[in-house]
Amino acid sequence: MLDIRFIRENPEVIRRAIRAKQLPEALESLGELLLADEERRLLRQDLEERQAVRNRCSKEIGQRKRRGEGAEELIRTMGELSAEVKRLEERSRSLEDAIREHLLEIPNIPHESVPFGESGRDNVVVKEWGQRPSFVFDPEPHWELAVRRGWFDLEAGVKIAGAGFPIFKGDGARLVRALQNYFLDTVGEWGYTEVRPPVVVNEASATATGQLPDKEGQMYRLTEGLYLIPTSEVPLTNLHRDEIIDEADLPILYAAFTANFRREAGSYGRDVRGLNRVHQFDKVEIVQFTHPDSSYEALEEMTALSEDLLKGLGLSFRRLLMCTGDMGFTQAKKYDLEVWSPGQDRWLEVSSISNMEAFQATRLMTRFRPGGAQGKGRPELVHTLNGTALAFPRTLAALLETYQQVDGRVALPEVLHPYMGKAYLE
RNA sequence: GGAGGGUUGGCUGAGUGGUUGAAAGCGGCGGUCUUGAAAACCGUUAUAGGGUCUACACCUUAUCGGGGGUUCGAAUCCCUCACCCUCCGCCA
Repeated sequence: MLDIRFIRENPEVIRRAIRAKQLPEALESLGELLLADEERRLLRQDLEERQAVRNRCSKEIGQRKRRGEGAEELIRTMGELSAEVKRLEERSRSLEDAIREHLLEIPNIPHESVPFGESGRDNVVVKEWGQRPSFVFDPEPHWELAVRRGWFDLEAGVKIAGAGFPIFKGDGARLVRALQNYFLDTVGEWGYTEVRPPVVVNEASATATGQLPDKEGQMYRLTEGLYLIPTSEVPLTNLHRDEIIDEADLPILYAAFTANFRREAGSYGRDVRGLNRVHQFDKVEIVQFTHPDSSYEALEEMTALSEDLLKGLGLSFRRLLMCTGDMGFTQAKKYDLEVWSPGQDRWLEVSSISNMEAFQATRLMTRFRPGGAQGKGRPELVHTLNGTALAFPRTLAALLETYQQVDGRVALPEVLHPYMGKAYLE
């Protein structure tokens, strides 16, 4: 959500952002928003004048009564005024509802460094790291080599829950645990506080981070009105909802390992083969609350952290700068990291790191007080960022495919040896 | 799941339907005193919106868990939701 005052004063900036993000429906929302806002501002002035009169007269009535004087005729005129006040209040309330609703439909503004583009084809490859592995044999895709060895079982998952709920077993399950420890230990060294949040959230939390109303169809909804989290960004970012943070405590860094749930309705084909796209998956997520002046440095640092994890695993990857049309609704700037999958001969997205600037903080009401510990200044909104340290299933897929050997074994990168207690999966 | 009790400013905690945005204490800030500090004393100390003004500042509205209602007037009465506490039941 953007600040209504900014929108009011810069409607052209918003129109440009809406076009850049390929969201033409939002233009209509903007028009209605500006109309409702204007009407409300005029109405408030009228309303507040009447409220002032009412307050003054009510006090007068109180004083007269205390003196034992009558006030019948004043009470009678006040009845009419009060009815009018009530009518204006109702109108004001319905305008505020409309404003809030339309405000949620206005996307974030892309940062000036983001390239204009219509779709994923316009994303820019910023860097590529590592040698793609070469093989003396035909590398297998992960769903063949791992299923054969029982490291994961897709059919049992279908029986128990449905398609898209993979089951990891034996060394497959141990590998998940090893990755979890490797990721969490590493982000801990980078200064992130480890958090174990709930995997369900309420409507207010999902709205504050922008999952609602934009991505309602992506989430599983439980009875009781709770949602299964599509990412632990939601609970982590909501940790400081409705709070004023000491400036000295910024930046705040959180990391969490959780399961994540996505309905992924409408997906098909090679995208959903094996572990490529599933309904439940693990990942380690990192989140930062920063001072507005340093959020873009934080974006680079977070991206460097995710890349560091991939470098540690020795996987070939590339970094994409997402264009305006391929970015999400809430983001000002976003990088994706894609890892090379030799068994499928394609890139797989394993990480996505974004700066929301104040877009989430506006809904969250997460602010800091500038001017040091005693803090005299008015509270200002923080910037929020989040990123996938790494998503497990695709990382695992690329790992198995990259390190498969001619003898059928799978080598393990050195960083995992202490966690697995061995150098090869047999 | 059942019964009862709560939610007031940064914190603790008063509050009779009528100058209550809200007592008092603590804390914070400024000052007096002191070589300095403590203590004592004096003063000051919520947030958001709108308006006037070069500015200092002033005016005004809203806010006592959230929302709605009753009333000329609500922290106070009613309804509803959320959360917290106590007891009972159930439970890894």
